[in-house]
Amino acid sequence: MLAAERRDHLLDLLAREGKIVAKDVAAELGISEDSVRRDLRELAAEGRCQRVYGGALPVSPAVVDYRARQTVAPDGKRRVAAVAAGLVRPGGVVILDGGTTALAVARALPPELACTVVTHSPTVAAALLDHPGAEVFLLGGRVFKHSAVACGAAAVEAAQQVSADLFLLGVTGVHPEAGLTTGDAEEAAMKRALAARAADTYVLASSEKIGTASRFTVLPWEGISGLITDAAPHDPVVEQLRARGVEVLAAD
Amino acid sequence: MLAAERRDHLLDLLAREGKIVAKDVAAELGISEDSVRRDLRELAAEGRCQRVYGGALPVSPAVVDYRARQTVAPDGKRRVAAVAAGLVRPGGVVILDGGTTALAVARALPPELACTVVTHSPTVAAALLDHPGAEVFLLGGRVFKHSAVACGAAAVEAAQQVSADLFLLGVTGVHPEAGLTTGDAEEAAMKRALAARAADTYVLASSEKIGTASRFTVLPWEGISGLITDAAPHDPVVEQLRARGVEVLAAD
DNA sequence: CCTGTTCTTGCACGTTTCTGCATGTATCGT
DNA sequence: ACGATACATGCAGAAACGTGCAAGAACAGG
Repeated sequence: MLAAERRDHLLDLLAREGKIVAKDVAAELGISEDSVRRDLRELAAEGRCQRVYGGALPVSPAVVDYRARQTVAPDGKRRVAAVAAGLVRPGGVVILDGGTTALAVARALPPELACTVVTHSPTVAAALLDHPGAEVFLLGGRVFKHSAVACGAAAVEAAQQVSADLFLLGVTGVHPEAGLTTGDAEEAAMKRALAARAADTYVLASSEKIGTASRFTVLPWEGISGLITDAAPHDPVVEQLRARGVEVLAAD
Repeated sequence: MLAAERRDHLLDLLAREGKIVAKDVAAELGISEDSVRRDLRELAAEGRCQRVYGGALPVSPAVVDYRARQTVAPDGKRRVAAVAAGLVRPGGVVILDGGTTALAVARALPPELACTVVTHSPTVAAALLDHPGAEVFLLGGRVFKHSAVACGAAAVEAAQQVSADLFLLGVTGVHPEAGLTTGDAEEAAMKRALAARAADTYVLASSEKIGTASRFTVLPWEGISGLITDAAPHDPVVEQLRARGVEVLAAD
């Protein structure tokens, strides 16, 4: 990870969570606390954050922008996205889920790759507009705002009309017992419908999803072909998944 | 590999992965790090990337935001959009076409207005994601990139399933004899299908469209309820339209 | 075809920057 | 007040950087 990139990451973190704990960030990024402190010191000198004991706070106290516009996805998601994009064969048909990781996949698709992308996410579709090679097929339906995808009966029905080689599935939780989960029932149903239309389903599981679970189950482990993650290869949760017969593709 | 080709590759990499690590690229392309650094230095000098220790990052978010602000519609379109947004009644159902003017309408909708927006444009749908009141229904289908809307048989079929109070139609040409025209046959057909599903159809006709014509006719004058334009009220073309019985809503 | 010029590329060298560790100091919670 | 934690500073090794230089390719003109 580049030093300047790390600095951006810190600011982003500050905007999204309203605070930075030096120790936590150091552990998360796998660097020494000294480096984090040095970065924070610099940012504070530039007036971009307020240095406090143990970490840093935003310079303007109350303003926490939860919907901080992440123009570029964090490093882990990008690595997962790059591996996922590599699964798309020239001339192939891929169903792309919604969510930030799926958006990163759309951006990671090589520009010259000629393929068909089916998606129920207007955001993903919009991101692919300037992709010269990709043919985009949009699945319509009622748009659920919190996840920015088309769901509901109409969307499921539209999904029945397509067949694909590959489905790149985004979830909010990946847990050995709870399985693949997401926060909305309609969304889960939509994901199931999409998985049923693809020969292979791979899960986009950036490390922050690993070991967590949400309210609604999407698919059982048998329903997927594999999982792409940037978590450590010998992460206990990942080991458990592998023991359950899940093919794990490492993204590093 | 040609030098210019390499430069493109770097920009492409930057767009896809959000960062460039000089060392990695040098290894990947089988050239020295010096050459990569030289390229990056040039690109940075042209303002196409931001040079940092170890590689490069995309131009700073501030610049990106600036560009986004530049994409804000010109004044004329905004005035047309404001009038169009005023036609949407609380609780009403409006079909929003694609294109920049329609996008301006989406942005001009009062945040608290509760209404249903039906659209075949992923861009418009994405713009409405942070609109608290609007219920968004997306029409799916093959996405035509040059106009960024879903078209084709599937989209027309999806359109048959909805009914609306109002259709805000975007066109590329408004001409007394040629009528309402656009540059693509599929697109024209889609617009006709949408018009057939709405009680009223109003044309978004910012002044630069007035008096011009494109290849394919969308609708005859009898097919629309009115036209919204920021052109001078006594513009000869506007007068001609009024003489043909078209209701003209002035935007100023 | 030959020659001089220009551009590109890789290498060598000295310089700058980054990073982690060690040391001593400051701050916090109890 | 005391232990624990966080901090600043200095230092050293590693990595990245810029510059100058020379070899080679591409090119234009004779």
